[in-house]
Amino acid sequence: MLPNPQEKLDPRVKRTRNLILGSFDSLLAEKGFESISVQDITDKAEINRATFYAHFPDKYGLLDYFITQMFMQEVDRRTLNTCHYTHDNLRILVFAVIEFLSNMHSECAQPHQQFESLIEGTIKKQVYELLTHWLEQADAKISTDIPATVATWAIYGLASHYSHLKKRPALEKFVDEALPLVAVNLEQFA
Amino acid sequence: MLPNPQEKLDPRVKRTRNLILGSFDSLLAEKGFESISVQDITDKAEINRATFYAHFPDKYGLLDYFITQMFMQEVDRRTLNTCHYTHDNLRILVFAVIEFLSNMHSECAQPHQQFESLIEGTIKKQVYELLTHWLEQADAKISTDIPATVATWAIYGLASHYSHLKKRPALEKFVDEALPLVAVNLEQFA
DNA sequence: TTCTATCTGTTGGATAAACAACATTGGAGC
DNA sequence: GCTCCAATGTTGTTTATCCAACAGATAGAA
Repeated sequence: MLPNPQEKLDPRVKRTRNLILGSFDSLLAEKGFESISVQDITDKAEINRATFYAHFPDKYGLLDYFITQMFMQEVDRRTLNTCHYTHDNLRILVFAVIEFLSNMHSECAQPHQQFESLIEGTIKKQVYELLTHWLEQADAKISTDIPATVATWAIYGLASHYSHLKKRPALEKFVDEALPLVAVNLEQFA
Repeated sequence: MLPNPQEKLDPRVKRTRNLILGSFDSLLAEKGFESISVQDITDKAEINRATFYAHFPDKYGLLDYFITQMFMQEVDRRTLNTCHYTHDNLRILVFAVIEFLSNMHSECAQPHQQFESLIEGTIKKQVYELLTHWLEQADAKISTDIPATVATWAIYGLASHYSHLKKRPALEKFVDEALPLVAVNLEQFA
């Protein structure tokens, strides 16, 4: 499924991307995404500004890549990328999304509305692809796109809701209560 | 005096050298210098082997550069590079050399005889140049090379002796006892 | 001995990154 | 309105690094 992140890639490219990602990561910890310039990123990364544009169209392209990498890392860590649909895996996925969003909120200096809607699309795309991948392994009769879409939006909605709560309940309890509402549409693939 | 280490240097060169130094440093912590190959260094640094040879003639050249950089860092940290000859500065210099050698012995996995004689030349060259720089500021009548040579060898000898002691006495005490023997030949420059 | 293995130091050609420009945009202050 | 300043994208050229290949050296096993 995953296109083997950076196996036989030119070491110069690996280096440059990692420098950009590291710089971007630490900048996000100190100020809001909107106030970060490409200059800031390349200065801190100690690379030439023109090199940045050889890798990303602009800082929004970088953000997309950054979120994708971070989330894929989470998914890998929980070995969700090489499995199929089960109730447990769905539960783990929900945990992953919630914790990912919560971490973003605690680690980023100024998570404004615009920033959040930018990462929303990126995360949902990843979740949708993962779910579709799972559901297609179980050869049910019906198509997978409708159930995957519903589940994706539901999961992201839960994660967004949870990460914005002033008084967050225990994560376990929250998931136990919410998970059945997500799972009900996917039972046929279990 | 110092040629401004890496100010307006091509960032690629800076990066590569730092990668090599870092790789070499961590390799020295796990095995002896003789058993470290250029392959090992470039593998861990994730650079091409040919690139290594664009920077250093061989691993001995790297060792020389490595020791020079480490020692210069020590000298800078104690701001010895921008001052002149005083009894106190001499004392600080002796401390620096002793601590540097002692650290090398504790951080390197297998500090064999051959390895030590390789770094000896490098360190002594640095000490000699620093002393000469100091002595030439005081315009004494006699030439500086003889006193500087004697002091250099004496200082290094003391450091080597101390770092090999099974039961090392307190550093302060050791220096207090030995320093006068070094300083006696330099009094005229104070 | 011969056959493999690995490391060395070097080369030529391909490619990524650096650099110094440039025109354009957009905001801040007057 | 205007000016100034800083950031954006882009381009052409130069330079550092990559990569695959090479011959020679060394060491160990068959």
